[in-house]
Parts: sequence; structure tokens; C-alpha cells
Amino acid sequence: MKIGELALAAQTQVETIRYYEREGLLPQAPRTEGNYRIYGPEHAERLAFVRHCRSLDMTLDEIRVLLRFKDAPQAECGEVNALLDEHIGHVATRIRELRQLEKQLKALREQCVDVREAAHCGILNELVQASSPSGVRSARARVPGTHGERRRRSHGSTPP
Amino acid sequence: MKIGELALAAQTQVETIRYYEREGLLPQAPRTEGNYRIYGPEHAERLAFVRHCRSLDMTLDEIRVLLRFKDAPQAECGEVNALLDEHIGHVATRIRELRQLEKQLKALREQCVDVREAAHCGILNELVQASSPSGVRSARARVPGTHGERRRRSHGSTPP
DNA sequence: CTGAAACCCTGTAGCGGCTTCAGAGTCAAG
DNA sequence: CTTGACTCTGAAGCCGCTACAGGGTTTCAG
Repeated sequence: MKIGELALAAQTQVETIRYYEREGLLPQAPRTEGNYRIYGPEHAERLAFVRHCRSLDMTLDEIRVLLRFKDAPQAECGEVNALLDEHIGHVATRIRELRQLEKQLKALREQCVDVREAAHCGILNELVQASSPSGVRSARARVPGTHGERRRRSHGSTPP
Repeated sequence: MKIGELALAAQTQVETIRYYEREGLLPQAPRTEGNYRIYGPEHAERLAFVRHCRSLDMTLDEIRVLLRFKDAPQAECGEVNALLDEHIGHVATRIRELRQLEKQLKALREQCVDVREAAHCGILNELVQASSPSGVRSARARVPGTHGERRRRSHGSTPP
């Protein structure tokens, strides 16, 4: 099949497939005379696997690890288990952070129940207040993505 | 004060401050003879406001809206309330999604309690299974960031 | 007064995971 | 033989920073 058909089958965009190929998640597809990529069911399966992992919010790096094991069935799967545990940890952390955030936002929202002049809007006032020198103590609490603070280029061992 | 002092006061990186200036969240700072930016307490307050909003995971676009109101105290604050409600909605949605995700991941993790050959690892097998043509029905369920699917460049009225 | 360290400047590129676009080529149906 | 649907490559854009490179300025010690 051609890339468009694969895209349809996997509910994915054509460009995403090409992107995965560039990124090495899918193998270089063989080509027709006219330089069109052609795929078989094995590609479809691999793509579905990748998309499924993405739907579980894994990073492409994490998926690469899983693919390595899928391609090396005799290896021990301890790392797979560890990867999943860590990923579950990320998600749990993120949920906790977001719940905290939700609480803060709701408290903030209570400050202004109806429409008034911005000068007297409880929300704006609260935001200003809370960020004044005397109330700034919690400015560090940034809320990161599902995977915590952005991983830097290191894909080697533990960072410094 | 100079940019480094402001950065220290606001617990922010120098580059972030310059970035905010480029993005129009902070005004162009006046300069010394030597072309150094100089700031007063009003800049510090505005930066603190921005950082506080960021700590509530608002986007820079959302913060721009809030700043508009802060700068126009006679306007009505209905939009502020709406913005916050929408933001709370985003967060709540994200929490629901992540909880779903957490369940799925934990179920997946149960498939492999100990280390074995990858070929017999319950997790890998399950991942392959679940993404096979017969089990692929839920591949669309991508988990986006706190703000749902990436907003496109439109900053005009409602999208198509 | 010199010179080194510590700060500041601009501009550019990188992160992830795509998406979008421009500009060109290929292929099937009418 | 033309139209239109598909495909190709390569580059740029999204967000919110962060991290460089390659310079200029200021400050302080010796």
C-alpha cells in the first residue's frame, strides 16, 4: 500500500509517518519506480504499535526502547518493566501537580463572581497581590509536562 | 536595577526576561549609556505578575489578555472571568485524561510482574495485541498538553 | 593604571512531536 | 492529454523557554 492508505489505516497523518521514518521509528520503506513509498502489513503493525504507545503518552525515546525489545525477543524485559514504572510515575506526579493547580485556580476564580471594572476585579487584584514581593514565595512552582522538566539532549547515562 | 538583579529578585533567568520583552509581555526597558537595560520596581512587579500566571500554567497569550486588563482598569472584567473558567476547564480535562491513562498503564504493567525474555513479556505482547487491526479502535485518543490540541496561529475570532 | 572576572548585549539554534507549506513530480480516470 | 488526486523533498513554524557564540561594558583587585 501507499503512504496515504497506511495513514488511513492507522488514523495517522501522512507527514507523521514520514516523520517517524526520519526518526528511525519505522524502517526506510522500499520505493516504487516513481519513488513512492510502499508498505506491507508489517509496517502497518509497527506503526500501530507506535501510535498506541503515543496514545499512552510515551515519548518517542521511550518507544524506541520498546521497539528494541520487540526486535530482540530473546533479551530480558526488565528494562521494559522499569520504563513503564517510570512512565507511570511521571503520570502520577503530573496528576498531583494538576490537582494542586486546579485548587489554586478555583480559589482564584472565587475572587470575582460577577462582571465589574477591571480595577475592582478580585481576580486581577489577587494575581497582583500574590505576586507582590511579600507574597511571591511560591513563584518556583512551575507545572511541567507529563514528563517533568524538559529532558535535555543527553541520551547517555544519568545526567550530572 | 540591571537585568541580573531583576532576574534574582524574580527568581527568573536573564534570558527569560529578554524573551518576555521580545514577546511584548514586558515593555522595552530604557537603557544606560552602555546599552544595559535598567529596571524600576514597576518592571519587577509586572514580571512577578507574569511569573505568577505562568506558575498557574497559563499560556503567554492568556497572560497577554490579563495584562491588557491590568493596563485598562476601567474595562469590564468579564473576559478575565471567562479566561479563567476556560483555563480551569483545560486543567480539569487534562486531569481526567491522565487518570484514564494511569489506569491503562497500570493494567498494562500487571501483564508482566517479573523479568523474562522479551518474547514472553506480557507488556510487550499486550502492546502489540492492543495495536493489532482488531484492537486498534482507540488509537485516536492522544493525550495533549494542559491546553488541549495545539492552538494554531489564528489569534482572530473563533476558528473554522 | 592594568587586566581579569563578572556582567551585559545581540542573534541564532535547539528541545519534542509533530504540522504546514512551497514547489515539484507521478499516476489514474475521463 | 488534461485534470486532479496523490506523492515527493526540504524547510519553517508552533510553544516557552534555554543555551550557545562572539562580542562589548563595568567593576574590582593588585
